[in-house]
This record gives sequence, structure tokens and C-alpha cells, in this order.
Amino acid sequence: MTNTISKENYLKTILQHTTDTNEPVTTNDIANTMGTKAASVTEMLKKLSAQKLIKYKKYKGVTLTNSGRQQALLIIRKHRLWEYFLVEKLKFRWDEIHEVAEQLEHIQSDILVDRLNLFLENPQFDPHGAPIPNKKGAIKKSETFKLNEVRDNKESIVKSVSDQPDLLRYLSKIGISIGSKLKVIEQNSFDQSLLLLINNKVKVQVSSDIAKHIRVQP
Amino acid sequence: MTNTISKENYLKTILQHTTDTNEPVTTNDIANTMGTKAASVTEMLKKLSAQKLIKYKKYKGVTLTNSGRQQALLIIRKHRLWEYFLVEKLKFRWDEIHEVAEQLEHIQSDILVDRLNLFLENPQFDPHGAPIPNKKGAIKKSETFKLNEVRDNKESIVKSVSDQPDLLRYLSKIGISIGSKLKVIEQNSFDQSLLLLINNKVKVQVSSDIAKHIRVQP
DNA sequence: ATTATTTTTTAGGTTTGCCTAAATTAAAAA
DNA sequence: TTTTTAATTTAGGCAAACCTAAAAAATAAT
Repeated sequence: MTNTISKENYLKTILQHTTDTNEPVTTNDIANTMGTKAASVTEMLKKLSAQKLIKYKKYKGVTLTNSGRQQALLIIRKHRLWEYFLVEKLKFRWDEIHEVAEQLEHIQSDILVDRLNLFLENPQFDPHGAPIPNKKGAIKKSETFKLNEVRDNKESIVKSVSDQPDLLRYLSKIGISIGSKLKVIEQNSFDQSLLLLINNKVKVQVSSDIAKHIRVQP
Repeated sequence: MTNTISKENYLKTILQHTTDTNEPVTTNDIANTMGTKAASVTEMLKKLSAQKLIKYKKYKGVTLTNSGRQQALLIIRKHRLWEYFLVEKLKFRWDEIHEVAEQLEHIQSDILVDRLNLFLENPQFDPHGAPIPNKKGAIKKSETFKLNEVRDNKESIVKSVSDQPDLLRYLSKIGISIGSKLKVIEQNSFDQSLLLLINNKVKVQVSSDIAKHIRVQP
């Protein structure tokens, strides 16, 4: 019943690549994000398929079964609860937590997750603003928009950012955090970079590559 | 530089078997406590020896090198800090923590250990009364005695108990915890069991098998 | 001091998860 | 539609950590 760490990581990766698009994820995409080779991925897909955790047709990519998605969501739950713990209790910076949470998410203990959740008072979002799935794996999704899709001169509030240490360090440096108020002053039509007003105070130019990792609400 | 979980467990086991006796531990003893077979142990000993973590002569048992002891002590440190966390913060009972701590002790992150220690306010003893090694692996040892070595009609205070869930549940049931006051009323000369007075209130008969897992101070 | 018993080691296998190189299939280009 | 390119899978290997069975060494018993 208990999966290996490697299998858990595959499930998590497949979930991440299929939730937004609803499309099957390819062997190569999995290999790239996991830092393994395509051949290794194929091999693992066969095992996960035999366990009915994924739907896999040769050469056609993969999606999760309900059972696989459920398992993946509970790993995400653990990851995000631990991230919250690291920041709120142990005073980690948000760019320091990823690596540690990647380890902690694989600790197997239902009672631990329950009590950690209780101790943290049932948090709903992790330090990057990502929603924490509940005990059953259910996730409440909110309507947010990528910053690079917001029209000029609209004000919005930062709701979440991608979990990438480099990005997080950069955002801290320019003063963007969850809850920051952003106004897109203008979009450069050549490179799609944005001129932002942050919290009504500072103007900063950010690339569209950064902007697409920032999700906001009007 | 980073060892596998399996290697860490071997180091820990070797430490546990060599600290009190100062004698080399045998292949079979290691196999028994780890739940593996002697052949597997021999194989691993060769690897640990090649890494200069243990001193190993064929057929002659094993001891740790300074480097190996240092590593083992830092794993113990993590184990005991996590145990303290589980009991003090997450409200685990002391008989529930072992299995989880066995997993948590293998999380690799120096910064995590430092900040956990800070968060817990630098605790000196884990929930069973075992001393927590400091950041350098140093452990302060206190003079304690096994309860079965205490003379009749002497009063003493419980300082530590062995980390075995069954034992811990039993001790809870009869009302013994760290700090309890015990008086050995009499020792049965046939089976060496002890009649105890606990906290000046309850009388309980305890086998010597239990008593040797309870360490006390006068 | 031999012999018998127990302990430890060696030899040869298994599983998991990774790899490279070659073969196959699918997709894109001519 | 055929050819070329790209993606994927298969085949065959490797390291880690376990195993069983057989051989060797150490210890205990006669």
C-alpha cells in the first residue's frame, strides 16, 4: 500500500503537469522536471499503470486515475503543510523551504499529518499562496490570473507565486509578497515586460517570464 | 558526503550497542536489532569500513571511528529533537512517537535542525528522559541507575526510560512517567520482581525485565 | 586436542530505480 | 506521400540493499 519516494515523486509531477491543462503529460516532460531520462520514466509508467495509479497508453502520454490523483493530492497536502510550518514556526524564508519540504512530504504517518494540521490551525494556503488540499484531497480553487494577462492600469492583489527559490528570492528583493498590491502601468509591446507599481510606492520593470509566475486577483 | 538512510541506521545501531559496553558489537547483534540477516550486515560493514566510519576486523565485531560516532550522534540528536517536538508541540503520547521519529531523523538539512532546536528552545532531554546531543554531537551524561539495582526502601526519581512503545504504554498505565517518585518496598528473591510505591500513592509489582528499563536518581 | 556447534563470511540471486544505446513509432517537413 | 526528425520504448547494464545456501572461522564441548 505504501509507495516508494520515487513513485510519490512521479505521481506529484504528473499531477502538476495535468491539473491546469487537463491534457496527458508526455514522457519527456516528466523526465525533464524530474531530472531523469525518458527510458527511466517509461519504466516507471509501466509500474504505476500496473498499480492503476495512472492511465497510460504507449506513446500517448499519461494522466492520473482517481486513485492516483488522490494519492498525489495528499502528498501535496503534506508538502504545503510542512512549508507552512517551516515559515510560520521555524522562521524559514520562503525561498529556503522547498528542498526541505521535498523531503518532509514523504514521511508516512496519517496521525502526524492530522496533528500537524491541528497544530498549525488548519491553514488554507501555503507560504506561496498555493491552496492546501484538505484531508480528503479536495482543493478549493480560486479564480486568479497570471499577472501578464492583466490589462494595463488595473490594480490587483498578489494571491500566489510559483515555488521556485530563485524566483522567490527575486520577488523578495523587489518587494513583492503575497498580498502585495500591484498596478500594471504599461506593457512593453516588444518583449512583453511590465512596468509595475508595487504597493503604490515602488516602480519596477519585470519580464513576462517573471510575470507569468505571479497570480493575482482584481 | 550524504549517507543513505540504511547506512545511517547501521551507524545508529552500532552506536547504541557500543556506548554503554565499550565493546565491539557483533554482526548477529546488529542483524537482530535491525531486522536484517547477518549476510546483509557483513556486506554493509565492508562499505562503512571503506568509508572509515567504523573499525571492522573480520569475525571480530565493530566499533565506530570518531567520524562515525559523530555522525551517529547527530542522527540521535535529530531523532530526539523530533521526539520532543512531537510530544510538546503536536501532543503525541510518548508511545506514539518512535516510528515517526525514525523517519524524521533522516531528513537532511542542517538549517532545519538548528531552527527546530531554536523553536523548541534548546531542549536537553527527549520525552523519555534521554539526553539530546548538542550541535557538535556532545552528550552530557548523568549518573543514573537501573531501578533493579536500587536497594530496598530507597527513594528515587525516574530520570529516563527505554524507547519501546510497549514498555511506554505499560508505564503510562501504571502511572510512571519522567519525574515520578519511586520507592522500592521489597524485591522478590525468586524472580527479582519489585514491589514499588509510586508517588507515595500506588503500590505496583513490576518484573525485573521492566525495572531494568527504568533509570533513576536517588 | 579433537570434534561439534555457533557465528560470520562468501557466493550467487532478487528488486528497485537509474543509466546508455539501439530500435520503434509518431509527428513534421519536403 | 515519402522522407526526415523527434519522441518513446525496448534491451541490456549497474549500484544499493536485501536475501538464501554453502563455506570458513571461531568458540564451546567432549
